[in-house]
Amino acid sequence: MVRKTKEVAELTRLSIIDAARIVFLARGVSRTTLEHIATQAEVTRGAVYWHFKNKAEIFHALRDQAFLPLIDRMDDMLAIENTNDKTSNKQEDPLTQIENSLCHTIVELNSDLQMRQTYEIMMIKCEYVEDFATVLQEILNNCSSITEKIQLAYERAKSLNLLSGSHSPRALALDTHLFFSGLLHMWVKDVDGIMFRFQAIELIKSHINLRRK
Amino acid sequence: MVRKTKEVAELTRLSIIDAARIVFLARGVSRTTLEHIATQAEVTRGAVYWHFKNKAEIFHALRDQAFLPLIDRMDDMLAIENTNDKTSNKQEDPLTQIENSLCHTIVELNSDLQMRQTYEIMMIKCEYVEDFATVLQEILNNCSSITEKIQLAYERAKSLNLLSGSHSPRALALDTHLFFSGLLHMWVKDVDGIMFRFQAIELIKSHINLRRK
DNA sequence: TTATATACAAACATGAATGTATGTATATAA
DNA sequence: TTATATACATACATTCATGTTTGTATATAA
Repeated sequence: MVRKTKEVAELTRLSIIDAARIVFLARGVSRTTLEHIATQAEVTRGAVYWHFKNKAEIFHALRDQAFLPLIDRMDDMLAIENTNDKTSNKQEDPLTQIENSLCHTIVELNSDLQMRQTYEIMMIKCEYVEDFATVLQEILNNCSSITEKIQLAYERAKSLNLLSGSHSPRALALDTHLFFSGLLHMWVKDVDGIMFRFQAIELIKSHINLRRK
Repeated sequence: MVRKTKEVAELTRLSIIDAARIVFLARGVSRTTLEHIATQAEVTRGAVYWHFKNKAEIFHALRDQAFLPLIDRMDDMLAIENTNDKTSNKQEDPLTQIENSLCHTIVELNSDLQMRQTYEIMMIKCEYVEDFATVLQEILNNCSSITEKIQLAYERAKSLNLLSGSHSPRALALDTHLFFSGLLHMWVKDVDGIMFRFQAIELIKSHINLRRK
């Protein structure tokens, strides 16, 4: 056995996560064994156990890799665009800002196969029990954080008199959040792309247009 | 061993499904063994294998028991209320009809613990691979069927000049469907009920009110 | 230059889980 | 009344997944 240099070892670690994504997607998280992952990564279970304590740890690593960046960026996007920072180069109206942040996520998913696969795993190839249950709570926390950001944007829109009707920013934000949550789920489940994947952007614009004066 | 009469045998069959729901919910579908189910039902695996081919068959039975009636009733509700049948005792406006059919589902979920649990299993305690993958497609089919019914209602609303703005019934229906899909997911995941469960009805009304003239 | 920690592979031990085969008491049909 | 199918329980065989232990070659630090 050839001992690897640190950099090479890190590469095997990443390739194990990569392999996990592929097998999780094909077989579901519960049904994939560490042997499956090892084989896919072209190592032995020894390597897997060296880098990770167990399957749950690989799962969390996979999630952190693809899930968090997207949420963070969405979060940032809404946060930045809600400031009154005049140095920000794009000062679009708040409704367009919400629209862009949602569209941005869809575009990312469209362009990034791995992220798409990870989403699919998290949504329909994983059972949220025991070691995995905590992830759910984290997701919920992210959701309410994002909803609050959206609400702030709607409040700005309201004060700018951009909204049709007299709906509360809170209700609008919850509605948008639920819409987007549903969209992501359908986007993922609709693998053929027939029903939602190809018109997601349209749906977002139409959703926002409902609120415009 | 005492051989049971047909009626008693049917009761054990039902108690096995019941037991499956409880263990599926607690341990996730993949992690529950037929032994778990048998123990919970106070029978042996022999009884389980007598009534069901394998775990997937129990899963499907569970789904059929709680999932289909709800979808069917929702489907019926929208279908009936879209007819111009003057004998129908309640002839509310189409928007209220959509609202009611959504609210109805929520009310059902609130009052029926078992259905709620089954939904939770289907949404976050099950991996849609192999034997279970077909269920996803069925769900998608139901979804597009319901979306079409909603679209018909929106078309009626449009012709009755009840809609604010000039949005297409198709877009409105998709938006409503995604909203409701997201709501159901959040409703299930939000076990504490803090974020969504207690205000689901409000959210539905607010969603529909967005469309009213 | 040597000792040690690293990055694995390979072997081992254990515990499940599954499916099937067999046994059996009894409801039921003939 | 008897034969048979039913509704299970029990026992068995096999496969599989996990975690741990041991071995080992080598990067790296001292």
